[in-house]
Amino acid sequence: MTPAELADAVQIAVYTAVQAGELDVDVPRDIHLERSRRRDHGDYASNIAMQLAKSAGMPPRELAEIVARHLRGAGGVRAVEVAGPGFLNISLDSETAGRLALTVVAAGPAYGRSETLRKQRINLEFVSANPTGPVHLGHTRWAAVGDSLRRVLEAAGADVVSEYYINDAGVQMQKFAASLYAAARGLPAPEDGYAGEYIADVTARILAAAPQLAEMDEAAALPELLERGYRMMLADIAASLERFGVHFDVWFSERALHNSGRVDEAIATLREQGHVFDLDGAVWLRTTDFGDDKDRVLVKADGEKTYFAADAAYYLDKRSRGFDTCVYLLGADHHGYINRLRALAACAGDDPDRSVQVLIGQLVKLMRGGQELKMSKRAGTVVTLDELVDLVGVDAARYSLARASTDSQLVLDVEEITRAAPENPVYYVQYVAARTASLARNARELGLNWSAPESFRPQLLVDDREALLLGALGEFPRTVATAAELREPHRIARYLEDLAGTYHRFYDGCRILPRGEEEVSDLHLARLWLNDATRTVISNGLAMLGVSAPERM
RNA sequence: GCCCCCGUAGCUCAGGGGAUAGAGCGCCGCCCUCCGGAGGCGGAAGCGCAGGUUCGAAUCCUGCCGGGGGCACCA
Repeated sequence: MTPAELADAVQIAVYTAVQAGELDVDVPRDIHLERSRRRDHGDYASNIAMQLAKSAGMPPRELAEIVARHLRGAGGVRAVEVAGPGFLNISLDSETAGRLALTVVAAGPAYGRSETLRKQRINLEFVSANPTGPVHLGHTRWAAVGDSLRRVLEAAGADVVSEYYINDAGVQMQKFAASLYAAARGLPAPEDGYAGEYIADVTARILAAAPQLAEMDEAAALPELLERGYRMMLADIAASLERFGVHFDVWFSERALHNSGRVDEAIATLREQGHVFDLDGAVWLRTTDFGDDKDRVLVKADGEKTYFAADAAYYLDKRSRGFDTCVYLLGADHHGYINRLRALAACAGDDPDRSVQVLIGQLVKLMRGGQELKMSKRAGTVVTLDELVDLVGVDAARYSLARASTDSQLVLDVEEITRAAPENPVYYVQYVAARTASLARNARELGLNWSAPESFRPQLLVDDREALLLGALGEFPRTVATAAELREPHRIARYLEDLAGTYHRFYDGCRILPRGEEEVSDLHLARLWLNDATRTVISNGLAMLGVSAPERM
């Protein structure tokens, strides 16, 4: 029995009580059930009586007793008790509870997936680092979180396109080219140019293919340096991200927006909507009409279009591709963008509450030996995505970045994550994957055959540790749905850690395989089903985080 | 000055108004005659401060204190 089915049963109990004239309340549409935190509070708890008490004009405990009476007859419910201020503590019978293992195994990779975001077309933009350098640790958090979010949204039934916006049109590209030229000439990096070690590297690679560039004068060399450097960086970025398990469906070029005239078109469109005005030789968007602090310039007095103008065109392009919602995952240093992006959508005639969702994540703070490590290309303290993966591997890197809420300003100690790999909670979770796989292997070697559903006797799973494990497995679908709805993939990781602990305690207290000369019993087989169900959930959950579920460790 | 995020155990972090606030790491003490000890059990240890809303607040509201980030005709 799933929590959702039990919630229906509670709802029916309220309904029948109302029909019988024992209660005078509107039957709530959604009944929220939570897992009881303590074993003596049953399997599930409902606070429905406390919530309805006021409108029913009845003390919560009295109301709870009425609902409990009607619920006791429901199929699968073993006991209902009224406790504390009016909680309904519900226990399932073991057969009904145990059947969940069958449900999970039968669903396989589909267990946890749902239709809660069905038909929602979501554009998910993240990372979007400038193509002037490698992906560094500052971007990596968004790579891990964004890609996991994409997987979680898809699991909830949404139609997601992940997208990387390439800022290949601004002055930073000129500075990048100038930095390459300086390196080619053996000169120090220009003021406010790029000075990281990778510049020398990229330059060397370019010169290997086109040595003549070192001999050309600056004006002639720059355009080609820019193009070659840009292509190289973009390829490096894509390769780093793919290696990290992060895939983008669309790589969207800002330059293409300008070249195709879509920026001009966007400005014209916004002008038609009546929110564009001219002042001091510049063209403005009156974003203050929609909650922005100040109006924004689209075209500067010198005729150059601003970055914001390209943003406007980009937004309109996304909307023309039919997305219901454009999600932007941005760092805290961009929080000022929220209002202008929303205002932009409003200026375009959209409802920003529906069409724009900006997720602001706090910046990762890097420590080394108790000292904060400022990310500075000049100081050579940049840690790249590739370096991080070299040090700890994809699984540990992704997991440690994805398990924290993006609201938290995560502190990572470079030496810590480098040195003490086994301390990462990812291994605690992965160990369950390996352990469950190992048990199934051993069972097969012993000649056990538990694959036929008829051989599964769920009513034998009566131990508390089995009940707790079944309960935890039952929470997975709504954990996924909640993570998708709130755009909080870290909930998956936390859930898995909890499940892992619950499984380890089951393993510790409940012998799964027959020992020695012991005969195979139905209980062994039932526990193997539970073992399989756990492996299914652990591996489905890890997949949503882009982390492997190893058969052996 | 204004705006956003945060303040929970020694550390890194969970905790969508619910009953006795959790995990990992670290520390102390236990558990290998049999499924993988990368595990389990026990212990010490915590919601920044002050008000408010509520039957009930770590959670919602206000103020204060502390930390981070942002307030361009830059990209």
